[in-house]
Order: sequence, then structure tokens, then C-alpha cells
Amino acid sequence: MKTIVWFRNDLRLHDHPALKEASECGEVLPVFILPEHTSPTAADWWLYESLNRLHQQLVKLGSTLTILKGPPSKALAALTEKTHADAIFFNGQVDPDSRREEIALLALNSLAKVNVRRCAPNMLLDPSCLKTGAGEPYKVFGAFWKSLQQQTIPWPLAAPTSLTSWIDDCPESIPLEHSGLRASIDWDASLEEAWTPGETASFEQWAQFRDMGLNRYDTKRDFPALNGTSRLSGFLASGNMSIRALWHAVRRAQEEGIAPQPEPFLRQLAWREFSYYQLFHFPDITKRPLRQEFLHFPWLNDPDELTAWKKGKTGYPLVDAGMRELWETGTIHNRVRMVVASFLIKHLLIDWRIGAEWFRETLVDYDVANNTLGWQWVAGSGFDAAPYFRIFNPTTQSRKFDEKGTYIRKWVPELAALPDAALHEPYRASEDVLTDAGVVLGDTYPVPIVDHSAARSRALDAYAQIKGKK
DNA sequence: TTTTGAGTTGTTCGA
DNA sequence: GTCGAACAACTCAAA
Repeated sequence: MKTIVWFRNDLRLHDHPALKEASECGEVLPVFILPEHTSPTAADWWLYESLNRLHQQLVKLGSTLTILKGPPSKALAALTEKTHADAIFFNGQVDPDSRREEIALLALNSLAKVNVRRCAPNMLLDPSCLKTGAGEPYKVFGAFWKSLQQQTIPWPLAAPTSLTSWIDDCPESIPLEHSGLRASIDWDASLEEAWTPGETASFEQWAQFRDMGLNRYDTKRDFPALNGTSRLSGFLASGNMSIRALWHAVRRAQEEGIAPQPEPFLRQLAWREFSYYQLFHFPDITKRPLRQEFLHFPWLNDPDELTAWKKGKTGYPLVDAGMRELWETGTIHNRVRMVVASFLIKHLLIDWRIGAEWFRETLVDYDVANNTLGWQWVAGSGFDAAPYFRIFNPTTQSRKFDEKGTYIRKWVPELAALPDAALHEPYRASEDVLTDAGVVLGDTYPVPIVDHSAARSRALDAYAQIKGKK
């Protein structure tokens, strides 16, 4: 059989159901279809790097990666006709845009007599198989997690060891440098410094985390100055790494005694799964709050305050450090992610969808399910969300999780010379302390754009307004 | 059908 | 300075 394998957010060879199955059925033509674009994002940089590496891996197996443009169903239909392929295999995705593409493609089954097959997505389990006793999808994490732990997670598939193709070179294939994935934006260099995308690098990052971090994950992950997180999110978002392979690798580390207590980390993987699961069952949540009353939330959406947030010039050091880390490296430490999101929503009363859009542009690990559910969780508009009165105090969070100011000094260097006591709230420091550190408020570093306690009560009022509405 | 227990990540206030 | 309660009920899921 001659099978086109459509690569999507699954840029790897291991545990790739579509590739595995196609390679066992005969000849394979690996294809990637470029997203239709406005302007390249940080995740596109990751994508570019991943495609480059995937191509090299495919070459080693005796194949290549063909890159096309256009709506996937049209591009794949045309390619099928031209190459006389018998089948198109791909791994499913659960976000609504991807599902629309899949449905359009599956329609070719009947139209063009091509065997189109959707294989398992990059999830631990098929999202339709976990249900409550009443047959409904789970809406709260606790019950979902309990149920997930009783399931058997499928064992990952091995990567194919060689591939054969019935065509050598596809003339329509677009060279990667013409893909439009890399623009002239000047952040490439800093992203390159921070990350090495691709399947091979994902294994290395995992090995490092297994040996250095997994055991201390629970105690270290909350402190942004420590290297306590897995740093695997970009690999998972692009599909450089299979979530099932990771799950089993963690279990293996547990059995081998390297990590006796992996539950806190597995729980985080389950949160990713829960996001995918909810997006599958409630596809319109990328656009709409899960809780209806939030349609009436009195957003202010002040454009100047939004800009200050994006640029890391809010006057709150931890928030600013996070936003600058995001811009510079395409990621934010998880704890700080919550703080900046809470600040945008609750202190500035800016619609979470605007924040989500900025994250889409700037995160190398952008993932529509995680991003959507994360923002809805902070906003309080999700099913199982943070209570409305949980308003992070950026100064308290700063003192608690970056006590020595290591993280802040790294990303907000203009405050670096301040003593620890003044670093977390420079607007309260005395003139002498500021002068000694070379800080001029309103000049070298901004005065806070909102007062915390005033913003807090304003947010509480806003939440009171929508209470009980439908 | 009704009851019961639980619910990612916090902050503030007053004793 | 420390500590517990209040913040607000409401929904979910299972018994």
C-alpha cells in the first residue's frame, strides 16, 4: 500500500500511530502542511526547528519530509491524485480547528476512494472513554484524576527503523526556508539560546529531568529561580514527545527507584490531559467562558495597561519579570504564569481572551487546550476554577516564591542593585535606597500602573456584579 | 431521589 | 508575629 502520512502536532517518530501503521502496510510519503499565516509566532519558531530535525531523521530512515501549503484537505487530495496514493493516515487532534480539517479530509473517503484513517491523538486515553457514572464527561479534576488512575495507559509504539517511498522527490514540496515560519523578528536568537526543539532533544531533556528534578518536583516547582520544572511543555505541545511515552517513562523511573514519588508530576500530566479532554467535549471554550455569567463581566480592556503588561512595565517586579521572561525565552515559569494572568484579569480587568491571544503569539510551548483552560481557570470562568476571591497579591507571591529576588534580578536588571527588602516593592522604598541602587521611579522603572488594594476591591466588585446572572 | 463530601496553586483581617 | 476564620455558595459525582 502507498500511504501519505500527514504530520501535524506530532513531529516525532516514536509512538506515532499513523506512521507506525503506514510503515507496516507498505510505502510511506511523510507530509507536513504549513499553517495559513498572519505573522509567525514563537511556537512557529519551534515548529520550524522541529520540521528541520524531523526531515533529517526521515532522511536517515530513507525518506524525506514533503512540505505543502493550503487547506489540508485540498492539498492532500491533490497530492493523492498526483502520486496515486492509496491512503492517508494521520493522528487526530482535539481542538476545534484541527477537527474541522479532519472532517473535511475524512470526507475524501467516500469522494475519492482513498482510505483516510484517523489514529490516536497525543493523549493518554481516547477522550470519549472516560465518563462519570451517569455517562457524562467529567467537569471537575478530582474525579477525572481518580478515574484516570484506574485506567491502563497504552504502551508507546516503537519508531519505524526504515521507510520506503514510491516517489523520490515531491516537486511541489516547499523548502523550509520559504515556509514563512521564521520572520525577521529579532527574538530568534534568544529562543535559540533557551531551547533545542526536536525529538532527540526531548529525550535528553527528559533524562535530565528524571535524574535531576523528578524527585524534587513537588518542592521545587513553585520557585521560578530554581530549575525545578520539567521544561518539557514545548516538546509535548509540538508532539516532539509522546505523552504516553512520557507517562510510561515516569512509571519506569518509579520502578527503578529513581523517583519513588512521581505522583505530583503525573498529576500535572493529568491536568494537560484534562484540558484536552474538556476541549474535546466543549469545543467552543476557546471563545466562550464555560460559565455563562462571565459573558456579563465588566471588562475594562484599557489598551495602555495592556501594553504595559505585555512589555513587563507594570511596576510590579514579579509580573514584569515574568512578562519579560516570556518575551525573551518564549516561556514563563508556571507559578509566575498564574501571577501574570491573575494580574491581567483581576488587577487590570482585561478579558482573559486578550491575554490568551498574547500567549499564543509569544509562547514556544503554546497549546490551545492548556492555554484556554489555564486562562479560564484563573478567570474563574471554568467549571473547576479558582474562586473569584483568590486574587494573587503580586508582592506576596514575589516574597514567597522569589524571596532572594534571583528571578527578578535576572529579568528586571534595572532593579538588581536594590536590597532584597526593597526589591519586591520598589515603590515603597525610601529615596535613599532607590538612589543608591540607581533606580528612578517613573524613569528607569515604572510606578505601579494600579494600586494593589484598590485593584483588588475593584475586582471583587466586578465579580459581585455578575453573580447570579445568566 | 437525596445526601454527602469535596473542591490545584490565596489573601486579609482580627484575635 | 502567628494562626484561624472568612471570603460564597455552588456544582459535581458518587453513595
